[in-house]
Amino acid sequence: MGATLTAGRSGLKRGRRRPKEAGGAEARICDAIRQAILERRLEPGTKLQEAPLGEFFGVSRTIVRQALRRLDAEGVVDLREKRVAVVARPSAADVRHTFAARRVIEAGAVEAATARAGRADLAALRKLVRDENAAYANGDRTRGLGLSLEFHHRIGGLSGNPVLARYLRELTLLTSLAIALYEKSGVVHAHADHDALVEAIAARDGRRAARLMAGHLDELESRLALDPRDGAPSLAEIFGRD
Amino acid sequence: MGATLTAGRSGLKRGRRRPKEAGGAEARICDAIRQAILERRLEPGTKLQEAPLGEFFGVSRTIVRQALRRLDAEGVVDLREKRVAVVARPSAADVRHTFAARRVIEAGAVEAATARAGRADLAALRKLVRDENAAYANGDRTRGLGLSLEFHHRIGGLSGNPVLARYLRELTLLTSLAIALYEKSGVVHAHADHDALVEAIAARDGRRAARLMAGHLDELESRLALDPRDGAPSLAEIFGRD
DNA sequence: GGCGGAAATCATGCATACACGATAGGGCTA
DNA sequence: TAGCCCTATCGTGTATGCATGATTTCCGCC
Repeated sequence: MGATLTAGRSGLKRGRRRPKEAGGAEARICDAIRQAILERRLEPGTKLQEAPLGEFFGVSRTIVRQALRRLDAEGVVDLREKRVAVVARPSAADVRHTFAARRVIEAGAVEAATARAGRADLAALRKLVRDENAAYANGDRTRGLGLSLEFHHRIGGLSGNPVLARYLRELTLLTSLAIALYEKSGVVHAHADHDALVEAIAARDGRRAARLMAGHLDELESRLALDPRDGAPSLAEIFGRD
Repeated sequence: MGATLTAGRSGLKRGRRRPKEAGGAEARICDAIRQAILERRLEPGTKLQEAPLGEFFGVSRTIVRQALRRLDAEGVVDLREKRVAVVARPSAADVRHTFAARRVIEAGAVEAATARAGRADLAALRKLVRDENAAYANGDRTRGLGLSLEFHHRIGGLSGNPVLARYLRELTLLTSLAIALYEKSGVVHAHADHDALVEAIAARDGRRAARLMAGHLDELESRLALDPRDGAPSLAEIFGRD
């Protein structure tokens, strides 16, 4: 906790800094940080200092600051007055709210997606799930998580609603932080659920797909140690007699 | 269209600029602009220049720029490279997506709210709806819209989920822009629906509340001229012989 | 008289400078 | 030697300056 980014162990993919490419610099930094969080290279609590980031990406603090502010608005960065920015450490309550919101939004998204998905979309979805299962079977957890993520994002895209898709992206990112913080056992993802989900979509059963999605997210949430008794023991538990 | 803000007809509430109050300056500007949009004092397309805004609020362009960027991220301001920022003018498709997202999110929110609302909450909700109806009966449309808005925000708050509440705020703001742009007849709000909604909540019937909310939003959307044929006639319609 | 183009003006994009507050390290004291 | 305070350093908050590109205006031309 409290690690600072350095040139060597920064956790950020070298952002081939082209000194001339202007405009999208902020987006580049945001994406790099988001990606690093998704891939668990950036842990919650990691300090994100403006100057080092700026030097790393070849821009001034101004741009870095804009990027950090944006990420703060998304809830993935904690930006407190006069204090160094850190990767957010959502509380257990935050995480529960994130999951509750995901259940609402993603159930709606998958219902819309069910109505809109075409033959090709279904095939792509099926392939995605197959690859995901294969990755887990091979023990390639990182790849599995990445594909699982893509599956959820794909649902957002298929919903045809950019607003829902955007919210979904935000929430999956926050979920990644939640997993990093509260993961209980080793394998956290109930990837088997995806199969059933795709079949419900293929069967054009939006209701069932929505229900399955909600259940899937419940399952995911239940694999996190959000309960106080799951986390660090309280003082009462430590010192309480009996 | 294309009006520029001036000291006189700015549409912004005089932001009693205390030169010393630092930190929350950006939030103050954001709130002022949001409020002005909600109250229809700022129309879509209005130019928002950094320097005049900065002078008005007593801060430098830096702060104004931060505020505009945040509002851009929320979709209420259109911020294009090297161009003056303008209040967003969502397309008909954007509006449809906004409403679709609202149906999903607000149905979920009201369902949660139904489970959580206490006696006092219900009383407050009832009073709100009563005041709203009274305002409309008195022909005070502005007040009616304000109370209606507060009703929806209250639902978000009662959901107990800050994430959903935040999304809801964003979407109601966008809805305000949508109404300003696409309003068909004079009275756009189906305020009668709120009564039924409150009763469903009071009856602890979350399903029905969610259904009513979705219907309410459908009704609202249907009162907008989102259909191409409702909007500006095409050249073919104007000049086409027939 | 209307249209087109060029220059001046204006507004934004970005970097930097300066000031304030936080943080950490060292020295002092008990 | 351990704990605490004071100071030096560091990092962020805001304003401003300069460069680039958009916009408008004015003049010449047809």
